[in-house]
Amino acid sequence: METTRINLQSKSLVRTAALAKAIGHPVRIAILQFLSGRDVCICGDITDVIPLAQSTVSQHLKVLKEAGLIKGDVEGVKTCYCLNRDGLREFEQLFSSLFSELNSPDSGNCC
Amino acid sequence: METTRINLQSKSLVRTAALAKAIGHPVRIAILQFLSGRDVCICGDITDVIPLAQSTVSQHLKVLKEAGLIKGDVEGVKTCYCLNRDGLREFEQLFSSLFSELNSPDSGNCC
DNA sequence: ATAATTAATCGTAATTTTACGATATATAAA
DNA sequence: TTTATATATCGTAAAATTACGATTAATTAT
Repeated sequence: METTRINLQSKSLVRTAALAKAIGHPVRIAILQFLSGRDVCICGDITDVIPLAQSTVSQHLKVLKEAGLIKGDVEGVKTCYCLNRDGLREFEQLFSSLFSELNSPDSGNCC
Repeated sequence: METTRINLQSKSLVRTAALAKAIGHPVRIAILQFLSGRDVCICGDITDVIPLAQSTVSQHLKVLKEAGLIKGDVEGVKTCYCLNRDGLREFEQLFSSLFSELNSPDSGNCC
């Protein structure tokens, strides 16, 4: 048969999956959307609009930050969160290349 | 303050998150890529190229199928899996509108 | 100096995910 | 009919996720 095993450790594979996982929750997408709708860095207002405990929102923010999708700057007693443009760009690129791969003409359509 | 609570049950929000979650694992992305690289419907060859137990691969296939990203047709003793074009299109659309939302000009870039 | 405020972190419980081997089921081959 | 094959499902264990309230740490206000 001689089928080559797939390398599950491929950099872009792992990174794409991690980014997808990071936005794989309604609350986290909502946070990104909320941040995008502001031209000023908002901070803990996020907690006000998300109907969850402060600690839970903080956890979701951490996930987004660790995935590189948002940035957070401490400003006094508050923390200023905003979108991470670089992370979003990377995300968009990885996804568009994934989609173009999945849409390649040699992809069958038998079912 | 008068801040409007975010509706976390929004159809597209929930659906986008579910799709993202479905591809939020390297194995599942690898399966999609493998399926796209074939012009014939392959079946259990997936199990051969993924270095995981058959039952585990089957579970991942189920996740992808339930998310509407692949289709599976039983053909005799084998099962023929292939990409679900409609699901992928939907995915692409939801993601592109999410990205354009996140890239809107009024989105701040203060950090 | 003390009190109030913001937000992260801790501890915890409930649920979900991921992986495995074993088993069941259904078809095809002998 | 019996045997082999492919694949789904079951049972289970370990780990991760999600949510919460309580606490802590840091800063600002009194």
